[in-house]
Amino acid sequence: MYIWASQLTIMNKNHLYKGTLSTILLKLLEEHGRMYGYELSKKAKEVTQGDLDITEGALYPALHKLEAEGLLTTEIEMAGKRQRKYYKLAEKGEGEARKRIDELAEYARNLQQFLNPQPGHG
Amino acid sequence: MYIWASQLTIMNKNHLYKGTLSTILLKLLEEHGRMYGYELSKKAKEVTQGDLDITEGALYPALHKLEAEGLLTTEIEMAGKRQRKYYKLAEKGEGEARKRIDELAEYARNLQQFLNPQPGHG
DNA sequence: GTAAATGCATAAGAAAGTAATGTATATTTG
DNA sequence: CAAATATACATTACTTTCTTATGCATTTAC
Repeated sequence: MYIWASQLTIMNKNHLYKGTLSTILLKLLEEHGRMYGYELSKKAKEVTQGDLDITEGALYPALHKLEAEGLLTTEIEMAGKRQRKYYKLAEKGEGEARKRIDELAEYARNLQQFLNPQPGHG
Repeated sequence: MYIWASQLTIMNKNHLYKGTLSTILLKLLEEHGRMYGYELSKKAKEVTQGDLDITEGALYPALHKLEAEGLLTTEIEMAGKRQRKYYKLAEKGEGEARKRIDELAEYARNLQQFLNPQPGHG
């Protein structure tokens, strides 16, 4: 028995991104430079056409961990009375960040090849 | 501080496949028909060039869950004195299986596009 | 003025992995 | 032929990483 109707409006495909979330954040920061948490979650949703709706309980711990690992640095700024915590790639962690992004990119290629074989080349 | 040397021979990229494992099993069964657990793990390793090394603690619970969900049916056969538990896609679950595979395929395409933008089209 | 959006964060619990252990048969290798 | 490795199933304790819920505060839209 399935209960779908009440959830239709908030369906996403978060379960597919398990394990790849922090690397997606690294890629977004590499592309856009300096970004704050809320901005990252909105951008992630935008570039995945709504498929990836990062919850706060996933977003902030992931960012904190990347910072603790030395891959990100932070600066807090005030927008009016509201604080924003900006993240950017740490210079000392750029090698590791690039490595993780490359690894995920290769994974994406392999997975696509496995699941979407090109007609006439199989 | 990193400890890599002693682990080099067994490195894999399992962490990337989190959340996609059971759908990869469905795709393998769709492609190859009837397979048993151990065979599935070897085939998965083969098609991913060693990147995906499914542990038994992941493999068997995943298969049991797919069976409980009605997506797979099983038949036990003896190979000599050793038993093999063969899995195949259940007829009643083919729609759901196809849906999950399609969803993962779309995810793979999106992720690849995000991470590997084509030069001259960005 | 009230709801929704913006902005940070943490805590309890669930899901899905890893590593280790257990049991047994078959094959390869020195 | 003895021992190591491979085949074949499974479970358990633990870890990581997510979801859901909660909390606090400011700003914008209706």
